[in-house]
Amino acid sequence: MNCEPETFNRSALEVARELIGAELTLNGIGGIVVETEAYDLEDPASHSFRGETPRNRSMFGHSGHAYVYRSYGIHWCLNVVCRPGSAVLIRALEPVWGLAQMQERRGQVEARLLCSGPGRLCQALGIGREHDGLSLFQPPFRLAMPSTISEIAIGPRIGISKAVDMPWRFGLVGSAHLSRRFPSTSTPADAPS
DNA sequence: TAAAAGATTTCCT
DNA sequence: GGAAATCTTTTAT
Repeated sequence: MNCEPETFNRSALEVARELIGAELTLNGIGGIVVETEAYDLEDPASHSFRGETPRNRSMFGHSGHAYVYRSYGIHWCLNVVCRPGSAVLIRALEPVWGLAQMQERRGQVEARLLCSGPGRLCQALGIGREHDGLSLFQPPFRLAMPSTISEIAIGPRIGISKAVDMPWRFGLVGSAHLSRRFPSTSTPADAPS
């Protein structure tokens, strides 16, 4: 079944939240999306903020397609394109399919560290420049939206230097595969200072 | 043509 | 907790 990619032609904030719990695979290898971040056209932290460039052209392309970029000259990061100039960064997966292949690529066995980070999950799934611009709803990719509602954690995004306070990071509550813990929101009595 | 920044991960102290 | 590794893209001169 194909979820219509038109579903993604909306604000990255909405899509980022709805992607928690979705199934994502590349050549049959992948798992459940447990952590995302939204990047908007009018967002100083977004690659698209200063307009279209050769690198970010995919962010202005078809919704439901991939925007893959090189991070710190070392890693690859995968985004799902929403409406033009906005995208959702996939930050972590719960590994489900192709565990052995992931372990081989990552060179380690701890399941918790296979896909818990944007660079890690791209290495585990074998994502690279050749996947930039491809549809996530057609082979070798597969993306299926969640069938049940999950409890969502919300917090500020990670690793950015602009708009650092915007709560545009979403995660699956209780997941052991998050790249980092979310700040505790409703525990006023635990302030150590 | 040169310089700086960057949506990270890993290893060391 | 802190810093190195590593290189592409973008911006400034």
